[in-house]
Amino acid sequence: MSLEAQAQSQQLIKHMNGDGDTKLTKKFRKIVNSELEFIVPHPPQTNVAELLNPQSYQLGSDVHPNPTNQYNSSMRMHIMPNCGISIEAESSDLAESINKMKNIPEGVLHNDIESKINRVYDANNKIYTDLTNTSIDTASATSSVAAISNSNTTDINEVMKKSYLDTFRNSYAEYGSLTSNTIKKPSLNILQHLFCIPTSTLDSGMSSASAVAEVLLRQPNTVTQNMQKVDEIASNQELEQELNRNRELLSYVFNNNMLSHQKFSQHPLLSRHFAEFVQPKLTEREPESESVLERKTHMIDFSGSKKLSIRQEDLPPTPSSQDNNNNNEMLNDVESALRFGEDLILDFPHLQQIHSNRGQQIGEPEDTFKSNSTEHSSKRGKTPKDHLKSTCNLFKEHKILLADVKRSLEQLTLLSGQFRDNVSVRHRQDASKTTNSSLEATVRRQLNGNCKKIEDILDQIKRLHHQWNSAELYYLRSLQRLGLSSEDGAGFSSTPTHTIMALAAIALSVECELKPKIYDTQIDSSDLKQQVNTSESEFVSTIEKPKTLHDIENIILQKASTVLIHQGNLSNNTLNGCSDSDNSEGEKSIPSPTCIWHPKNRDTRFKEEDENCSTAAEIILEYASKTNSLQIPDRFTNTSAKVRANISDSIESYRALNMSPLLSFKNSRDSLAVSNVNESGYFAEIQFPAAPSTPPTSSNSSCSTGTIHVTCPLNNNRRKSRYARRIETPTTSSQKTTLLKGASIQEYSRSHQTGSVYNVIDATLPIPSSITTAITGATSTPSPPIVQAASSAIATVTALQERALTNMFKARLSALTAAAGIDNGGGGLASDKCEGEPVPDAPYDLSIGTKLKNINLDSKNSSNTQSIDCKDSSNDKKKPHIKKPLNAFMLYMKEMRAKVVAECTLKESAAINQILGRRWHELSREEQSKYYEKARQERQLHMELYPGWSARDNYGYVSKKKKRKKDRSTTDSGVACLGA
DNA sequence: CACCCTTTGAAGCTC
DNA sequence: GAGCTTCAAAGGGTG
Repeated sequence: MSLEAQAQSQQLIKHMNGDGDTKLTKKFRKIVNSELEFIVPHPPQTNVAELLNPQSYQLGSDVHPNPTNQYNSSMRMHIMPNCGISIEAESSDLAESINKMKNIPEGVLHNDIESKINRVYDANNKIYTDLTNTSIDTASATSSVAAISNSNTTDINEVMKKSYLDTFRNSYAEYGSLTSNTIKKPSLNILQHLFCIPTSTLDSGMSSASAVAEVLLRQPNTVTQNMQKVDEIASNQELEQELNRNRELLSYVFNNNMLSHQKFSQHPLLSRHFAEFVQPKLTEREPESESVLERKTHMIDFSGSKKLSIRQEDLPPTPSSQDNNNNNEMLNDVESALRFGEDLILDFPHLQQIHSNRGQQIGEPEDTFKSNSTEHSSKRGKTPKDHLKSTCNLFKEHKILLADVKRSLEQLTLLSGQFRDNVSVRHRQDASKTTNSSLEATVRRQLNGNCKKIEDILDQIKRLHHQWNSAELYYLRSLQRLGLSSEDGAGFSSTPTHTIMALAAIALSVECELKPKIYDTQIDSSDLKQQVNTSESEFVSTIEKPKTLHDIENIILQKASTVLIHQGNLSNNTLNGCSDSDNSEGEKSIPSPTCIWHPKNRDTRFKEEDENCSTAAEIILEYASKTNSLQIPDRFTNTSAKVRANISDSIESYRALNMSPLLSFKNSRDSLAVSNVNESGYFAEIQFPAAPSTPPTSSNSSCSTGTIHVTCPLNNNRRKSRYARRIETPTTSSQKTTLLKGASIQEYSRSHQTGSVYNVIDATLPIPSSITTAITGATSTPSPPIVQAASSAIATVTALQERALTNMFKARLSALTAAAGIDNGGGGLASDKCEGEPVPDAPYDLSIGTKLKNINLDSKNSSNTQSIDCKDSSNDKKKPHIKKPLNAFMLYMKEMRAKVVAECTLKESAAINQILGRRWHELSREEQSKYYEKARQERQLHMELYPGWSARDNYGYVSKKKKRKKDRSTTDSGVACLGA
């Protein structure tokens, strides 16, 4: 880069920085600030009230306002093994200080922090419990999601409870009980006997040293003697129990707890939050006291009375918009999957209660994470009764909770450091005394260990916070992609879709935090868990350290496939009325089928992209909703008699569909609905009528055949995927794809050569005659062995998996189209819609070919699609024309052309394009970036849809005349470029 | 009927 | 890596 260019670039950067201090910049700065705020510890505070009352955290003063007076600090610190640190106000009177000690742990600190943790913990548990208890549908949905993520042994609660509550309970709380119990007996001050804290010490300059510190620095034999004294004094059983506790405590104090430290530090850092979130029974839960449970039950109050805000009938009727229909259909799928009666499965009023309580309790503690919770706080501040009704608020609540815990831990760190300083000073003061040196070394070691542990916990909390941030991001992105209502709106009301999206987001965020870990081999009694564990172990052996999001996707897919086998069996058991088949084959343990999403099967260029997190989330969503489609009987009851009548006629078709994984890829969404109907037999054995010779409907808005009535009820308004039709790629391109991709693509490509597959499709799906004609041309081709040998289990799993992929594509495409605001009118072709009747089974629109032209079938040549078919059949090796994805400007033109035409009354495209080109340059960077982002998504989607496609494939497609033109205007092109 | 025109951007190709 | 070429959408115009 030349100096001039550098100067220009610097100027540009400066310019960008100058006028670009817009929302984005501010947002970025906000994020940075929040991150800094998180990292940078809070200023030390010494006031007990400040420490114990988060409300006064920000009022904290310096620990050592007067360096020379640090021993006159107004607090006491008790550091116990395993991070147990208690604080009490300084007093010359021991009893008073003990009273304070008694109050501190039980009254404030412990309850405050533990209740916060338990709050979230129980809220999650409650959510899952409700989900599982409400209905089979929801249970299957959630268990699906749960099982997917169950095997990842990350657990926020695990971390919190083990790392935080354990320490406080085992050491600090134990110590608190000791002191409290002691104080209950005025005639006997066990503490005094045990610790023999000289009041003179308190009166003298050693005011900052705590009672425990005194004990720690005392000779063990002294304490033992005191213990014996206490034993002698103890006369009743109650006291005996206390003394036993005391002994334990003392042994706790004096034993070298490095071992426990080690164990603690090796405690799995990764949270298993989501697993416990949805399946608490499968994870360990600490025995909790009745008081705690009672508190939880009071805190958690699921009313479950919230009505669905988005209902089928409430969905905006958009008959002209295929994309919207697609969105709605998918939305309906997810929603219906979670629909239980008229109640929402997940409700947040309990959180609201918690929220308001907490707000009253601690006021405005969100001094940290301000950027994350500013909105939240302001909302709360404005309307104290504002309900915590959105998932985003749940995320924020978690983050705020983590912030609080973090703050407390930072306090402990500071206090620990302060105590260490005190110990050091005391050590110097008592240098002449040699008796305490070893003990002090032990104490210092423990303190260091405590500090390390606190740091570990802080690190965990940071990561957890990051996880929740990620979850929130994924959640919002998923909402956006599915076109769901944002939670920002005033009229927002949570829906089951939001719930499952939140689950998926959390799962994904946890997945993203996966780290290599030694998985314990303990196997739960639950079969599901067992299965998951086995699959997990297998997985771990292959992939040790999933890093990329592609790996995460792979993980999810693998787990999901394994889980779905199991769940398919379960579903068969529960749906005996519907399924008359044996699932012997389905129970076979099979390797998870290859998938084009597998990193190994993907083009190398994909590996550089980290933007696929949403796809993983969508996979989870799909699998979650998938399992719900198994409840066919319920669906039947809701369908019309006509529909029911058609079901029996088409059940064979569905069985056939279910048999072939390759077919299921095309129609996976539907085959899933009958995935539990595992019939032995191959689709090849089923003869279906030839494709109906319906007139070509030219594209996405083509009419549905009569079978649509069958497909619709079975899937509860789910549509047939026309993705199959679009993806129809001939052998030539498949060869290239095979080379590039892998086994999955090979299978996929082979499927396109299998005529029988298309036969099945013809029987069940409305397929344009253009395609079906081409398909029938290959009908005589024998089915590949892989298809015939495919077991029903493989078919099921593959169908499920690929169905998820298909739906994922659809969702993304729909979201893209919706986001791009692409007019879907597509001329008068929308009128081709089925006979005025809304077509629930209408094909899914792909944004890249949404309009009038199919991606694979150029409309320019398709005035009569039969001609295309003839062409295709005549020239088997001719590739279908897969068009290039639109770039940003093309997207802009597409969107703005009509407007310009209306304004200028011009019709000449060249002139319109000139105007659009000028306007494009007049756009701000933000506006342009919007289109760039859309274009990027288009390209990404295009790559996913056509992995082997290259722009080079289209070279020369337009015409050979282009070459002539090129020869003619080799010089002109340069001029044109310059002109541009 | 096939191509041109006209725009910008992405990707591929050539050197 | 720079420069060039092709193609993506659009629809009236042109030969």
